[in-house]
Amino acid sequence: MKTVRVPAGWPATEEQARAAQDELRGRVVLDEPGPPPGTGTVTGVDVAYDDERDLVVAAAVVLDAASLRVVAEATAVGQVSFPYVPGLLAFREIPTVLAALDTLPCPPGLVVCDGYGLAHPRRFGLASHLGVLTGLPTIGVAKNPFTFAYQEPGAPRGSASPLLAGADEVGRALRTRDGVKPVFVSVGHRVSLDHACAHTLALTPKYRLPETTRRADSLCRRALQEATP
DNA sequence: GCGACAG
DNA sequence: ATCTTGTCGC
Repeated sequence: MKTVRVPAGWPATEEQARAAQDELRGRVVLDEPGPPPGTGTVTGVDVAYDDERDLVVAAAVVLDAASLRVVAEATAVGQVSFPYVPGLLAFREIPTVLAALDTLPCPPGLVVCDGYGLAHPRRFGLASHLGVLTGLPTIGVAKNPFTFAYQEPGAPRGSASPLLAGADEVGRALRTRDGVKPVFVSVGHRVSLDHACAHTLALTPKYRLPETTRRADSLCRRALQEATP
């Protein structure tokens, strides 16, 4: 498994991290529809932590978008590069996630992140950040509404309601299973919100969470065990 | 000013 | 995120 160092000049304080967000935020592209759902390839990324050793393991799992079968996998280990601060999650995960993506033997296609994109206090969550750094189309699918407000969507799978920051729709609460708590979808880079939701539904034929994040989650946990004797 | 707060 | 058994249900 590839080992990663924290990049030189990586933000060390919250102030530096926010300044970096401000600098990168202007490069997000929001006016592209993105790849059509159900075609090409879709990649899930996720990380697991070892608080004892301050390690983080990232996994990237590439699926065929039509069959949802695994096409390729990669992992990477690194030193945790930032403390957990709500709103600054990307600075904790991104160096190792980038390394895992780099290790893939094929192009990732659309990248599905475990967290937010536009639905972020500063409108620049993990998915936005990863998209700008890689140029890849990205979306965020989170398990919790963070600080945002929403109306409960209808009970049937496919029902959705706006995720609101004041009057702005920053994402969508999307029901992926009948009568089960919704997931919270937001745009990252080069994908429309409608397409982001369509992709999320295409990735949830059986479970609440997308197959991409389920596969990436289990892979990074396994890899963490093998990396920590 | 104080809490809440993706993973 | 992570600490954690059994249990209910398809």
